[in-house]
Amino acid sequence: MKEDTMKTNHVVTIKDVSEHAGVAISTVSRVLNGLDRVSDETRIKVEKAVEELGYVKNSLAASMKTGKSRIIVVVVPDIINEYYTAVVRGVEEIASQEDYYTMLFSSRDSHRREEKLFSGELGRAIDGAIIIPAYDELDYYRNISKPVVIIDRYVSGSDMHAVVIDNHKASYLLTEELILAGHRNIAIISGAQEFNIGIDRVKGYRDALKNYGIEVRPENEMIGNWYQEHGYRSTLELLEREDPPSAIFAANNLLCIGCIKAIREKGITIGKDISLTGFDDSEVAQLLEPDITVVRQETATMGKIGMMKLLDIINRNEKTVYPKKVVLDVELIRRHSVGKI
Amino acid sequence: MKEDTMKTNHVVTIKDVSEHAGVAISTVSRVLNGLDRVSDETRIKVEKAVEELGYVKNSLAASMKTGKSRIIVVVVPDIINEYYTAVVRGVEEIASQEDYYTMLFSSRDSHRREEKLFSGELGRAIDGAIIIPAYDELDYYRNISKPVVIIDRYVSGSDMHAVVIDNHKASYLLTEELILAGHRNIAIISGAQEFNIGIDRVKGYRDALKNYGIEVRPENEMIGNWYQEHGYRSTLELLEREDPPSAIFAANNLLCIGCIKAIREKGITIGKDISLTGFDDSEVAQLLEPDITVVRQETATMGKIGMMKLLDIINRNEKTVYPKKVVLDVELIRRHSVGKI
DNA sequence: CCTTATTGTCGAAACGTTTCTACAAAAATT
DNA sequence: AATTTTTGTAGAAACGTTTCGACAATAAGG
Repeated sequence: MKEDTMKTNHVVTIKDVSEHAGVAISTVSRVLNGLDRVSDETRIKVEKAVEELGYVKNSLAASMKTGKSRIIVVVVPDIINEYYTAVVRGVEEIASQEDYYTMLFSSRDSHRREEKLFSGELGRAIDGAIIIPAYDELDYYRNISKPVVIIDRYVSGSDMHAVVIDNHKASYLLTEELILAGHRNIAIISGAQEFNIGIDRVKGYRDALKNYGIEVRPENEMIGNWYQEHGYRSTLELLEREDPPSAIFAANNLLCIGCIKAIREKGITIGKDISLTGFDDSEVAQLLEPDITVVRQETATMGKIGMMKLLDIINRNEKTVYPKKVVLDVELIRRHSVGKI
Repeated sequence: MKEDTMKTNHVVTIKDVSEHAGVAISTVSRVLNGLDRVSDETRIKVEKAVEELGYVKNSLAASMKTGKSRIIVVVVPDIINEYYTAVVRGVEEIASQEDYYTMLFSSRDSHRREEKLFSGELGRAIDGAIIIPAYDELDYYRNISKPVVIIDRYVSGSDMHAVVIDNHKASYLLTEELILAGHRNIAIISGAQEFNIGIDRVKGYRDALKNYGIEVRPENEMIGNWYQEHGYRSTLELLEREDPPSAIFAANNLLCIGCIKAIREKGITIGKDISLTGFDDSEVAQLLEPDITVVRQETATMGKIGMMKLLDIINRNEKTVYPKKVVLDVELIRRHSVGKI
C-alpha cells in the first residue's frame, strides 16, 4: 500500500483534466473516447493535460453509465486441468486484443457454484460469458441474461452458440487404431453420458466396433465420471477379469492417467501386454514410456473462436463468419502405446 | 442473450425496491448492507420487496461510491503451468469464502504486460493483487498503489509482504540425496539468478556440495531460463561431454521435462545410467518410469496464506498472525530416479 | 412535566463518468 | 450581404448506489 507521500492524495478525475485544459468535462470525455468532432487544437490541449496529470479512467464509473464493463467471465470445471487452461489461453489472447478483461471462474463441476455466479452481483456486472458447462440442462444456460458461448461440452438438441470438437470422429479414430492393430476385445473408460463428450465418445467407439464387425460388449464399457480415480478403478477391474481386454481406450486425460497407474501397478507393460489410447494430448502423454497415442485437439483455437463468437454476439455483428455451432476437426497422433496382436 | 419476452425490460434497482416497500431509498440500502439500526418491521418489508422483485445489487454502481470493488487480481507468469494454477486454487478458495472475486491474469513472464495491467483502468478498479512477479525490481511492485502480496518469487532485500517456500533447503535436500547415493559429479540446471528461486536454489546446491567436501565446478551449473527448452539443451550438452555428470538436478518442473526428453533421446536410463532429481511435484513426476524424486511444496497453502495476508492488509487488520515474509517448509519425496553409484 | 438522549427514517448530495440538448461561431450556400 | 448549414463546445441530466445531516417520534432522565 502506497504511503501518503503527498498530502493531497486526490485521485485525478476527468474534471481535473477539464479544468487543467480549460475545456468542458464533456469535451474531455469526447476526446478520450474518440467520439464526434473535436478540433485538433482542443484535442491536443486535452491530451497534454491527461499526460501531465497522469489521468487514468475510472472504468467502474464509466460502466455504470454505459452498462458495459468490458469484463467477460470464463467458467471452467477445474482450473488445474491443463486441457481447460489451454482453452482459457485462447480466450485470453483474443480478449486482450480487443481490450476485454477476463475473469476466470472455476465451477469445480458444481452447478450450484455456477448458479451462484450468474445470479449474483457479478452476473450483472459482466458483458458476457464463455462456459464449459457443469450442468446438462440446456435451459439453464439459455436463460442467463447475458451473451453466452458454450465451449467443449454440448447439450444435444440445444440451439446455443457453441464451439466443440468432433468427439465422434476422435473416438472412432482411436478405437479404429486399436482394431487395425488386431485387437478384438477392446474396453472403453468414459465419463457420464450427459454431454456430447460422454455420449459421442462412447458412440464413436461403438460405431468403430460395429463397422469392423466386432461385437459390442456392454461389460466393456466402463461409464462413470471423468476423474482419475474412475480410470484407476475401472482398469483394475478390467485387468482382473478372466478374459481381460487386450486394449483400453481412456476417453480423457485424467482417466488415462488413472488407467496408466493401474496398469503399472499390475506390473504389465503398455504397448506389449496391453494396448492403450488416450484422448487429450499433453506433455505427459508424450513423455511417458511408451508415449501415448492420442488425438490432437486445437484447444487454444477452441477458446479463440469462442471468444470471437462472443464478441460477434455482444456487438450484434450480423455478418459473423461463424455458424451457431462450430465443430473443430481432430487428428490422430500415432505413438507407441498400441501394440500389434 | 435473453430475448425481450417482457415488454418493460427494466432492470430492478434499489429505487424500485424502495417504492414497492414504501420506504426511502436510503433505508433499503441500510437494510441491504446491514448497517445502523433498522426496525424489524421495515427490515421485513424491505426483504420481502427484494424477494418479490428479484432485486440484485449493481455492484459496479456501489463500487463507484465506496471505491471498493471486492475484486482482486492474481498475476501468474503462465496460466498453463499447473504449479501456478495450484497456487491460484488456494487463493480462490479463501477469496470466495470472503466474497471476493478473483481475476486471473497471465503476465507471460513479461513485465510490460504487468505494467499495462497496473497502470491501466483495471489497476484502478481492483482492491488488491496477488502477484508471482515477472520482474526483479522490487521498487516497481512497491509503488503499486494497492495492497499487494508477492508469492513464490521474492526479491531479496525487499520488505514487501510475501509468501515463499524455503528454496535453499529444498535445493540442499535434493542435492544431498544425490550425494548420499554416491554421486560426486552433479550438475544443476536452473533459471536466471534474479529472484530467490534462482539464487537460493543454486546456493542450496553449492552448499550441499561444499558440506560434503565436493568440489563446486562452475561448468556444472547450467544457468539459463525456466523453460523446457533450456532443460533439454543443457542436458544434451552435459551428456555429450567427455566427463558427463552422473547426476542432474533440474530446478523446476519444465526444466525437468526438458531434461527427461533429452535423456530419453540419448537412449540412456534414468535411475541407472544417470540419476535425476526434480523440484516441483506433479502427476507427471509420479507417473514417469521411473518416478522422479522431488520436493513437496504446499502450493495451495501458499495461495491461501497469500490471500489471507492480503485480506489483513486490505482491512488494516493489526492483529494479523502472519509475519511480513512467510516461508513455508518443504519435504523430500523419495522416488526412483536416483540410483546408487 | 419538561428537558435531553436515543432510535428510526427520510431527503439530498455525492461518486466519475457518458450523452443529450442547446447554442455560438465559422463556413458554405444563396 | 443575408441565410442556411456545419462544426465545435458547453452545460446539465442521468446511471444506481452510499452516506451525511436533518428531523420527527419515542424513550430516558431530572
